[in-house]
This record gives sequence, structure tokens and C-alpha cells, in this order.
Amino acid sequence: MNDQDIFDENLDRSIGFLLNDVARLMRNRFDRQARDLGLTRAQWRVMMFLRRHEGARQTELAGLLEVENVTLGRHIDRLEESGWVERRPDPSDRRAWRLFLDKKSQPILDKLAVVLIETRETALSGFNNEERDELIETLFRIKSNLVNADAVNTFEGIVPPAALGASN
Amino acid sequence: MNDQDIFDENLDRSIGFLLNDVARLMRNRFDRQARDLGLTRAQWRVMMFLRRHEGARQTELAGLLEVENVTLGRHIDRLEESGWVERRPDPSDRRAWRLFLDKKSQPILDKLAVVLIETRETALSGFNNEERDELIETLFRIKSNLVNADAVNTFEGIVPPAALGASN
DNA sequence: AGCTAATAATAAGCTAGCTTAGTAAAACTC
DNA sequence: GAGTTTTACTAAGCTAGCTTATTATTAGCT
Repeated sequence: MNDQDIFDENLDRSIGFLLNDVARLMRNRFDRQARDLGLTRAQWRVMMFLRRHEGARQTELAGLLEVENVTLGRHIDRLEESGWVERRPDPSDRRAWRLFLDKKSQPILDKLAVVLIETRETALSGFNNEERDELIETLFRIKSNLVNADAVNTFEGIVPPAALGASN
Repeated sequence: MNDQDIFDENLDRSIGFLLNDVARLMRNRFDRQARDLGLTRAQWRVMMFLRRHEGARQTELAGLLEVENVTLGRHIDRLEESGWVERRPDPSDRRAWRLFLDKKSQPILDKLAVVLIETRETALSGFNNEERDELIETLFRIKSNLVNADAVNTFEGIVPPAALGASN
């Protein structure tokens, strides 16, 4: 087994690429089904979160969605253009906007929730409940590994290594 | 528990969004680490596949990567501009190109493979081998569910339902 | 040989994510 | 109270994916 084989094997078994592939396939499937409802999956997700946090500011909502501020800003631009979402000035902070759903959004949100469930059932066909729960738990574990690693880079990375291992 | 709760629960436990989040976090992490090497993860992936299939045509390579023809085409545009990849005319088909790696690519490919492994180790920290294998198998299962479902839509979808259930 | 079909690739234009840089306002510090 | 830093958001511009429409060329049918 030479060097190239070692790399190739890592490529074939790359969790990152596999995750990407699966996420992309699900996204495409959802979007095809939902195409006529006028919202993309990401836009709809924003609105689903917004429904539970009406009056939130963009930064708050971006934090909940775990997306950069700028990314959410563009979603809101489009949602506002299409009349799904309304930006109202924050009375106590002139830099900020408060976000609200338009009335017409409710029925669409519910329809898209059905599409979500259908997509999931397609993806997980043949999985029993136990397997589903395991998968979700596994994904949360990975996510928290990655989020923590990022946190280390931005905060504790400043702390000298000795301090981190002190409790041993 | 009202309707909204039901939808919200499905949102919280949405495999699709979780997969998306995790894939995004891994992509970001990889890209940050690899930033100075001059290749993005997707570009590098193209080149890793190309290394094992030199002389392939764009459509062939896109098929291997499970990406649309157009998506690969743009990758190749950029890779060619930067001198990583070369397009040579297909001698037997004047519509097609044959793709080849530039010599300078080998050392970078190997360096990026190391970044891939580091990213994976961050994501899967705390996972033993068994858990890793399970995860990969699970992802393959989902992927094949989705790919098969697409196939049904494009081919067998035309076949009358009765024919599909005939063997019962 | 001559149409018609299918195929390889590109063009244009959309969403979704990111970074970096900038503006305006608020909050903090002295 | 003045000056600095932080915060909320926007602007511009990049990769990565998609769809739909076009162009060239090949392959298939009659």
C-alpha cells in the first residue's frame, strides 16, 4: 500500500464529503418538492425560527440559526421583498431592526413542514426509531465537537496550554 | 400539544438541517485550514478524483463526483485558470475535453489530504472505530435511499403502480 | 444521404454560504 | 462630556451548488 492509496482510502471514507453529499441530496429533493410554494428551504427555516421568536433582531436570529449575520441579512432582504417578513425599527436602538412575520405566511409554513417530513421519510426509509435517534445523537455530537473546536480557536486558544491541562 | 408544536418538534429534530449544519461546519473548518494552499475543498476533491481518472471527460468526472455537469465545468474553469488542471481536446469527439492534472499538483494534493484527516479527527473526536464505521454505513444508507428515490422519479415513475407491486 | 435524437459542454442567472471592509449608533472609559 | 471600543447592520465580492436555455457535434433511423 503506497502513499496514494492511503490518501485515496481517506477520501473514499471521508465523513465530510459523505455528509456534504447527503445534505445536498436532501436539499435538492426538498427544493424540488417545495418549488411551487415560493420559498426555499433556507428561507422557510428562517421563518420557522422567526415564528418562535417574533420581534427578534437579525443578530439574535442569526445566532439561533448558526449562520453568519450577513447570510441572514440577505435572506431577510429577499423575504421582505416578497412580503413574507417585515423589518420594523427597534425603538430603543436605531442601529437595529426587529423582525416580524407577515400574516400570509402561516399556511405556507405548515405546508412546508409536511414537505420536510416527507423528505425525511424518504431519506430514512428503512430506519427504525432507535436508529433515527442514534443518528441524531451522533450528528449532535459531531456538531458540538466542531463548535467547541471553533470556540477553542477564538477564546481559550489565548489561554496558555498549561492552564487547560491544570486539573490533571 | 397543538399543531405548531408538532411542526416545531420536527424542525428541531430535522436530520436535513442537522446534516447541513454539520457539513457546513466541516467545510468551513477545512477551508480555513487550507486557505493558504490555494485550493478550496471542492476543487481539491475534483483533483483527487481526477488523479485516479486522468483523461476523463467532464461528464464522466461529474458523474463520479455526483455533481451536475455545469458545476464541475465551473470548477474546471477555475482550476484551469490557476494552472492546476489542463483541458485537452478529445481526438475522437470534437465536443468533448479530456482532463489532466498539472505536474505541480501532486504535493498540494498530499498536503490537503492531511488537512482532511485533521478535520475529520476534530469532528469525530471521542468516536471509536466502531462508531465511525457505523456512521459511514448509516450515511451510505441514506444516500442510497435518496439516490434510489430520485431514480424512481425519473424512470420507474412512468411504470404503472400495479407493475411495481406485482410480486406481492 | 438526410433528418432527428441524443450528448458534451457553455452561458446566464438564481440561492446559500462565506470573508473583508465600511457605516452608524450605542456603550464604555477616563 | 470626549474619545475609544463594541455592536448591528450593509456592501461588495468570492466559492459552490442548482436550473434552464444554447451551441456544436455525434449517433441513430429511415
